[in-house]
Amino acid sequence: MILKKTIKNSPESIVSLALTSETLTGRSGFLLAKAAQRVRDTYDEHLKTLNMNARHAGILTILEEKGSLAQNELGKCAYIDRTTIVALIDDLEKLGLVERQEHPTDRRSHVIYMTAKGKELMPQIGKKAKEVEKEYLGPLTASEQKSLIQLLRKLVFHHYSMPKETR
Amino acid sequence: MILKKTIKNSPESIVSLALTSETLTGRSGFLLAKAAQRVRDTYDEHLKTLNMNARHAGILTILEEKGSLAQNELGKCAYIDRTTIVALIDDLEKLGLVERQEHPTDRRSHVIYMTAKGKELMPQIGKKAKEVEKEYLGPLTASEQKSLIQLLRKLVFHHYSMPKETR
DNA sequence: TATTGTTATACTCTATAACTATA
DNA sequence: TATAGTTATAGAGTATAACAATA
Repeated sequence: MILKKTIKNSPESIVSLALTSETLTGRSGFLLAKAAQRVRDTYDEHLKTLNMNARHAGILTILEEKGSLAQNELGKCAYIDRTTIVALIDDLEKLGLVERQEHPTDRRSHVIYMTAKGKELMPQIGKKAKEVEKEYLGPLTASEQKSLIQLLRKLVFHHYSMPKETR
Repeated sequence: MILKKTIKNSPESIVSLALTSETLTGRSGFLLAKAAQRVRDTYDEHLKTLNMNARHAGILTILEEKGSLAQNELGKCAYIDRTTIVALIDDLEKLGLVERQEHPTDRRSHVIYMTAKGKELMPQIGKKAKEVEKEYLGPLTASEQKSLIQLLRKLVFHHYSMPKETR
């Protein structure tokens, strides 16, 4: 990536450059923050018509894949804190897409299961996710897309596999 | 990546699986969100001793690379909204690392320049950034790290090169 | 003692609306 | 009319502390 630089010689040392920092755009911290922000926007935009956001869709996707799960297991699957997931399940319950059930053996725990309405909606959610992925990853070739996913998976699995204290 | 699945046959259809969703971890939306969250935590942790966070360090890095910039140019460089960057510059000014100056030709504009104290601090910030990048990208080989950065750059450049309306 | 779900609370990051002063 | 900086404000996402119920 070659960036055009037009340096104006100014006594005030104000220079006019391409509005991009080579250093910053070489750091994963900056790139991941900006990439995540934009892909989330895209997800939210596409899911707005279903009255949900990317995290709601993610929870439903886990339930579809794994079947009913305890609320804490669902949180671990989504890498979402137990205090954070409460409101998300609340939202999905209000939409009539999931319901909390008593856990058969642990009375502290809630089992989250998908309602018929939720199951009916899954094809639409899957379709939206596919659209977003296609749109967002569009600038990359198919092979590059695959590479990116694999590299990110490797990173995420590694950093979420250890307890917070030893990170 | 092969995940071990231990499916318990339970009449309540509660299954015990590896707490990872194949579907979700195949989507850039999920992976980028989680990767960004963790790398930001790592940056913040390392920069805490300098009383700043990842975004402050990013702004200083841009100033070091490009010299003094108008506040709006700085925001564009960092992909940060003009209403958001105000407080960040305030913070850096309070730390005595940058100062707002009058723009020589446009009286609406502020030029942000680094103070001597700020310039002195840059080696430390650069060192911290290198440490974080090394630590965070550690699970990847050198070649993989390079690939990831290149792929993310391509994505970010593409998605931030067009105006918001046509995204 | 530890864990599950919950609430209250707070902090970070972001952006819209509206204002002022300029251009 | 448009732009630069600013403030007020609000929203999304996250997590800590503390509690009740239960293991």
